[in-house]
Amino acid sequence: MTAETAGRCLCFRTQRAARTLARRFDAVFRPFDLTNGQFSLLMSLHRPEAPSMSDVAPFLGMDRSTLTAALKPLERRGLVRVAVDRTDRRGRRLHLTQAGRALLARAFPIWRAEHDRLDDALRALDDAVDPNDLRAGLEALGRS
Amino acid sequence: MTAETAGRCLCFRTQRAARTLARRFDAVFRPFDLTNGQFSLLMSLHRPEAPSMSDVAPFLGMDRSTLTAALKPLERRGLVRVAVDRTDRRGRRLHLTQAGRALLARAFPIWRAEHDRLDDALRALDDAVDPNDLRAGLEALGRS
DNA sequence: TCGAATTAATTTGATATCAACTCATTTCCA
DNA sequence: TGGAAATGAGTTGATATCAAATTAATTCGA
Repeated sequence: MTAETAGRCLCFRTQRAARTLARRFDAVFRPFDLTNGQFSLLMSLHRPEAPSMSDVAPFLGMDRSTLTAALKPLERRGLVRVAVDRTDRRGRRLHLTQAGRALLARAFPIWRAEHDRLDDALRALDDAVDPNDLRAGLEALGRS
Repeated sequence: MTAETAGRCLCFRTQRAARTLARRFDAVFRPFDLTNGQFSLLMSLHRPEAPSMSDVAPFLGMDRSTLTAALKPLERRGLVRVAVDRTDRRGRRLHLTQAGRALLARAFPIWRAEHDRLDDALRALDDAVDPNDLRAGLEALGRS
């Protein structure tokens, strides 16, 4: 029972990989006082049009209420501004501030360098993993 | 910048997949009042010898302090017993109780049925994903 | 054998996560 | 046009997660 579950469960393995990667990217973003999740969230707001909660939550694959909470520390730091949508006052527009954009621009090269290392490490394994295949698989899981 | 990050980042995609799968398995385990993570934790204690924190935390890819916290609700419910290790009183042995074993036995078939559905869905995609390849990729990420 | 270094786990404080419930606004239809 | 239904967010309470600091026990070296 245990052998089958631990050996087979994609959920278990995904949670474990998520924790491992989160720690790794949290560490590289620490000089900017950002977590991997905050970096991804800021990135997802970096669009021509300020998106709504309902745009961003599915994009990140998270519950709307999680997004509400995740925005709080970024708002406090002035990286994000949440504004009532003028055309539908139920909605909110999530604006990346200048400070947010600036921080993102500084963090981006760090992200890229670390990700290059990760890709290289996967390709260099005895059982080499193609990062593109893995991306496709994760995409499928994220949609499941 | 945003396109590259969202398109490429394995960390982002893994976190998203982890959230999606967590919701899915949390839902199927809800009748047992278990989360996906609690199921995995209980499973990881189901061994001939009661393991220590230091055995289990790396197996789950989590920090020891996370494990300490995660054990609390399971202890309260009498599914797990944490006992000082007699041979080294710094350490703890994590025992699955009879109640824990019984709950696990009831939840297991539900897990298997749901996972069969997940595997089938991945194989049935236009861009079919081989669950075994994906497992191997996740394993590599979990070790990275 | 005594004290320093190491090891195992816990505590603390912050963020992350979800479901269920609630509040406010808009839509839609009778 | 007035009220019910639907929609978009926020709140609450529980668990999950980590790093940093702390406590307790063991090991190891002089």
